[in-house]
Amino acid sequence: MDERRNNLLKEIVETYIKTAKPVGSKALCSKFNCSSATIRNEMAILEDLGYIEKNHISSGRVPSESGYRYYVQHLMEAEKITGSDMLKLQQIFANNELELSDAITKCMEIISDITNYTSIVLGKSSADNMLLQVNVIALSSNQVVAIVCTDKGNVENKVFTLPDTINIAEVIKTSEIINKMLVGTPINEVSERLEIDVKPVIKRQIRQYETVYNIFYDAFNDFVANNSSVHINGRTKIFEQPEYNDVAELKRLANKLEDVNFIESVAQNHDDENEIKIYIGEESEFDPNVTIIRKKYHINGEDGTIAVIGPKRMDYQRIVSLLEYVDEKLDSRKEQNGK
Amino acid sequence: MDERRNNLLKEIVETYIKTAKPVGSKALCSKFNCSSATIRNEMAILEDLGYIEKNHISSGRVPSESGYRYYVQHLMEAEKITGSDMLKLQQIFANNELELSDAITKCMEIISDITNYTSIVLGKSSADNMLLQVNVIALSSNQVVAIVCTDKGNVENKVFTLPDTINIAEVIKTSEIINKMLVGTPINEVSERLEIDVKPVIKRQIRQYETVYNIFYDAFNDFVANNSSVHINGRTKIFEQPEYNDVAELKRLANKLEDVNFIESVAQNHDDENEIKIYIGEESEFDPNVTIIRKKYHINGEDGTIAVIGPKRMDYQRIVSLLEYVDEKLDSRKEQNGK
DNA sequence: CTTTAGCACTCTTATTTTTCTAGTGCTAAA
DNA sequence: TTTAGCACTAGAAAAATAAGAGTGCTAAAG
Repeated sequence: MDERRNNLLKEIVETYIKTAKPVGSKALCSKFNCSSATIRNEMAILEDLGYIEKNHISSGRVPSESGYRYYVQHLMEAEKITGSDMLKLQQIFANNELELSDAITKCMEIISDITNYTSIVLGKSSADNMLLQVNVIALSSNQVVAIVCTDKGNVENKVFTLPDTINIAEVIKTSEIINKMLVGTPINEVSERLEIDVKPVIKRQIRQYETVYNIFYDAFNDFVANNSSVHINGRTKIFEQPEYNDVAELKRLANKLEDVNFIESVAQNHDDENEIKIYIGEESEFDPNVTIIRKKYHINGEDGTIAVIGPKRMDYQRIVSLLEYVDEKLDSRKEQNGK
Repeated sequence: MDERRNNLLKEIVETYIKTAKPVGSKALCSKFNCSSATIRNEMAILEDLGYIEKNHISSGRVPSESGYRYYVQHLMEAEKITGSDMLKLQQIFANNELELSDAITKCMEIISDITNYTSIVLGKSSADNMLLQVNVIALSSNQVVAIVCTDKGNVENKVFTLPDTINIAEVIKTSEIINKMLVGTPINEVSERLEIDVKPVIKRQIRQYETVYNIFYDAFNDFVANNSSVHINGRTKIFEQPEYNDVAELKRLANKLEDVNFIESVAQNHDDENEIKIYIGEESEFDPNVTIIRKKYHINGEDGTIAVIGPKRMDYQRIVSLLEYVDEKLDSRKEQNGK
């Protein structure tokens, strides 16, 4: 890959990103001061190398997945974000008034807004949280709300209707026992410990211990099941991209974007990498026709992920620099906050 | 409207609901034992009355909005739900193990599933809730989580990072003051009372009272802003309806279905009616091409709404009977629970 | 007065045909 | 190695054609 060939591929990718139309040889002559025939010769080579493809025998060229791959790894230039993009994000951090977690959410909303892609904030997963406190508050003679709080500040609550045979005082007493015995237990082991350690204890002290036990068992299970914060912004923004001008494609993607669990599992960081990662097409494991760009963030001792889902033909440079900017800002805020 | 004409309209509406294709005169001859010409004569009258319309001069007939209206008010027969639909819903109530609120959610998920419409559960709005308790739990030396709980069991929490100048003890003390002074205050008046009543008090007792005040002010504001439980099930189910075989239409609806606040405001019951209400097309105030059917429910002293969004050509009979069934089941469970 | 057979007419949809164009690959000369 | 030239291709858009479903109207029959 000599320099001209690199430049040619770069030009093809970037033109296609801008126009969404296959790129022909004539359009590139002027940029390279040569004839279309020369470009065609080079293109034929790029095609042999697998970096670009044709839709049909006489069409212009479109980057292939490995073309995009090569582009983001070797050709794309790092760039600071531009004026108007920066301005919008700056405002969020302007007077330090938002909690960091809120600032992140806001940033990703804006990124989705200005780019017409879908953005994701995968908040603090509670997987490695520990139980900090469980509170029971009486609402009425036969209703209580159980509130579970972990050491990282994840909170879930659940309302229970008590049968007549159960006394609220007994429920509260049980919560105190749990607080004494299980504080510091990893949250996903709590159910187990509840059964093994706590159940025998309350059996001796509480009349209808089975029912009371079930309340807390349910509350903790609900916690584990529900406590994941996924924010998906601009789910329909991505539909404005010209590749989705097709009913079947649209429905397919809409369905996938509805499945929060699927999105969560895909966007989740499974490795320890801290840089921005780009998953193109098949690599995304979400859908062969999208690219996912994501970055881990780290606040208040917990990991999270921010990510953008767009077409494979997405503006890689812009997204990368936007995510980098957000990350920088978070870092500088963390330092200000002392910690 | 003599009987035959009524029956004809009923037949047209129901056929169109089933097939999604304009209904022609020939198709109806056999049902009415007469010639297509006779049907055409009657159809012309129904069209004059505004109950059916043609897409173009030589097309079959399609019910108009007032046709559907007339159908649901005068022609639709009340019907119990059928075997397989019933079976699926019955399982939810089978062994009384779910809290009522969870049972409702589950029911609406299933209804969306079996009907291919979108369903909504508008949970307990906290509008008329009163403050029951605010808890502050320390997470670390400079982080707390504030948990707000109302008398109806609505709970929200927010994590705050404290500046070095603030002592957690002061935050907790403030929460105690708030609990003493504001318990029983309607939740949307709490911010105001906090400013007028509480601020002067903590001003005397807390050093950096402004910052501490802001924490609680934010927490309560967040509560009012975030605390509404809207469950939307099968957002993309409705896309399977043949009316959405069109990119523009699909995008339009997808966008509307993303706007949770809009859906909430539309589905909300603004009147005291307790029966099932049907809003056809324009009446829905959501989108001219959908029908919304909704029913108020009432558990644990709070109102909620369940609703189904489908095309105007939706299976009115089936949805009405499904919602009625859910309502019945809820009623019978409430009785069992004593209250 | 109501029903119906018959027929001309209308509009939609699908299919085929035609035309246009952007783009290619290849050859041969510069 | 580059380029001009040319034959060729696939698609997209426009135009033409054909088929079908359905209507309204008229006039006769019940």
